Amino acid sequence: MATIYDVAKAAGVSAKTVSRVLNQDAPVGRETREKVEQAIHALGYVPSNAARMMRSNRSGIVGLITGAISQTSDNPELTGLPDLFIVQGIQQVMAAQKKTLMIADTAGSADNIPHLLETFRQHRAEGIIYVADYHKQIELPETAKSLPIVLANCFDTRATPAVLPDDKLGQKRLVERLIKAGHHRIALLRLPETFVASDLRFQGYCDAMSEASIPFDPALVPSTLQDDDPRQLGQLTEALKHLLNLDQPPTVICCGNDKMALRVYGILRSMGLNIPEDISIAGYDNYTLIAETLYPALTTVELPYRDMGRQAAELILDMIKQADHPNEPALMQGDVYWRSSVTDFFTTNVKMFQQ
Amino acid sequence: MATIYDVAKAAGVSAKTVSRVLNQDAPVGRETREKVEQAIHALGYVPSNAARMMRSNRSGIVGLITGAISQTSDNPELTGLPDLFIVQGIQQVMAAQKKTLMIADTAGSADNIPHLLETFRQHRAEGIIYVADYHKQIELPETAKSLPIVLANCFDTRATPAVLPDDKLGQKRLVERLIKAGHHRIALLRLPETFVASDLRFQGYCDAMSEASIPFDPALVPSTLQDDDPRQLGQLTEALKHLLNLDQPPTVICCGNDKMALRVYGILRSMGLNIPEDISIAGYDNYTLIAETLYPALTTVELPYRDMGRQAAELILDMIKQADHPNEPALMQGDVYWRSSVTDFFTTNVKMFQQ
DNA sequence: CGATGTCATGACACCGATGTCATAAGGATT
DNA sequence: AATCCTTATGACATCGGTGTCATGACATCG
Repeated sequence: MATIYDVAKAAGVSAKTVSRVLNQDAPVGRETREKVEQAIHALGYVPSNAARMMRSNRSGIVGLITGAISQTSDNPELTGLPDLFIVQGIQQVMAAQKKTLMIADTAGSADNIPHLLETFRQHRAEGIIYVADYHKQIELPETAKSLPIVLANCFDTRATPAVLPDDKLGQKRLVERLIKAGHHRIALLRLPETFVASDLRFQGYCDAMSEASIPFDPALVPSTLQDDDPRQLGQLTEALKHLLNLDQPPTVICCGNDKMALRVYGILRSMGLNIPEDISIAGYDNYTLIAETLYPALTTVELPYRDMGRQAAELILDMIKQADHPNEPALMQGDVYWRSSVTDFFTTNVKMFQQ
Repeated sequence: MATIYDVAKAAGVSAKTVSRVLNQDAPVGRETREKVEQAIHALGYVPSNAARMMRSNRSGIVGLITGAISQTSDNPELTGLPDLFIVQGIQQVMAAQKKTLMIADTAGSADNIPHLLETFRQHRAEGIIYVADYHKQIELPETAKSLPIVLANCFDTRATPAVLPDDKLGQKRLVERLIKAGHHRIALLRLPETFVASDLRFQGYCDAMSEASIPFDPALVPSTLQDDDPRQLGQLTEALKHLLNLDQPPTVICCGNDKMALRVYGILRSMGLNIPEDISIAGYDNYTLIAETLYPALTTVELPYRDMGRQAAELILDMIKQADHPNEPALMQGDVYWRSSVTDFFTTNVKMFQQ
């Protein structure tokens, strides 16, 4: 590979002049510049980042870690798809800032993390982002001290800067919207308690209900499911039967996430019920592959993954510039996506006239 | 950040000796080694990859490009999820080989590619892998000439080394398995023709049928769908009605992919049909979030994304070592996942006794 | 006992860029 | 005309490692 000296020789100038043409940090005579540019093109010269880095001591590299980070045995049911969206958001910001993203995966074992950090340090990464596959608490190893670090979709007990989805507000907005659509009997099928989102969303549900002065009815919120996947189907079926057999059954069921909603669709239909005529269904995540493909399409709340990624990227860049960092996690809001799986009692008639 | 000279000074030895301790490429006295190791630890020294790279001229970096690469307007319905699995497979191999993966995304525009390649060259990437979000043909820009390059999940007209899913064989195996389960009237709902997988899977279907001496019945393979998403639901409904109204309706319907199967579930149930009692359904992709969550769980064919990633990684590493490269694309096989959405006429009775 | 080999270590140059300083030419200012 | 500033360029040191070579202390061998 050609070096700056090859270019200098070819153009009949000094290496420093070539450097000036490359960086435009000092005036260069027009003729000279053209000669140099020709030589660069002819030789296919690309400056070596390594050599540059040695002088400037600025790598422009940000490290990104995905995968398992804590010992808590991760739920294998979640194959860690959504974090890709977060990574995309991060990438967007990094590309715009001409930073280079170096991605590493723990390959399922937190034991690999020290080695990954070592690699990042060798490359003189300026900061690190850790991305979790779902909203959870983690424990960073001691090693992750010296570098600026941002957590995306997770948090720890040491107030490391974090970017999180606002699960509480999201669920609250959804329930508010349901109430606005005329629903009062609103059921909530909670996620297993091992998910921090489970409790947050429950709080959001309660907030929305109490602000609308609808008394809380525990019968509408069956006990949380176990995260034992094979058994979930049976538990879900029981929970649904319980809800449907109530004196005042719910008019809408909020599912813990879109995947659960997908299951609920199947169970309800095998019971001969139609959605949304007999009962309305809402999800959470706006996992579009499910939410938009389901028939009827699923009303749900977005998990703002790309926004979270962008936010995390901007945060780490700030921290790299100034060692300043926020104490509170950034909560990102997700919109409610209103689709046909939920009856809107106030607009149904209008729609029927329109059609 | 501490340098090798700081360590040398602290340990009272020369820099070269520290280097020897680090690389174990020459004998070092035991006492000396221990002193050096202590100093390294005390100073938190991590060798600079940049400086190393300058001498060795080997970066250990492999570049990875995802996102749009050709001008052909990409189908926005596919939000590019599955390629993450390919990336994971690549990552696994790279980590095992102590290579570093540098990931860049075209952010939806092929125009960014020259810039990405430039960045990779600056970092002296030793090779490049391009990952597509679904099996397709692409056109690489001229710029991608000088570096070893491997295509994953896509191919071009210039015989660039590629790793592809064996769609033909996968569909063939699925149909063979269906036949083995007693099905003869096997319908195929093809993907839009814009997907190369559409035709390959159709060929696989035909091969399996003809090898089983079942004459091809065009009525069982309705014309392919348009990739116009909003209209797909209507087209699907029509196609299903057509199939169900045949004199000899199919006993099983193979859907173009799991997503289509998800739609078909919804439509069939709104028609009052049960799966698999009234009709069996099979998919393609083994998109587990759908296939395992659907009720009943979906029989489908795996798209071996992780294997493809691993294969692509090994291929590029080979090409980096020796400029040797294969002419034929590597076709990766995916297994048939047999689940309860398909009736097996030969084992149903047995199962009923068992239960 | 001298020749040879191995171990342990250091001095020094070099990889490819860029920062610092020096230099020279030409134009503007006093 | 002498001074000063700007433009345009080059020489050289430097960043942090590693390859090459040299050196001294022992051990081994014929």
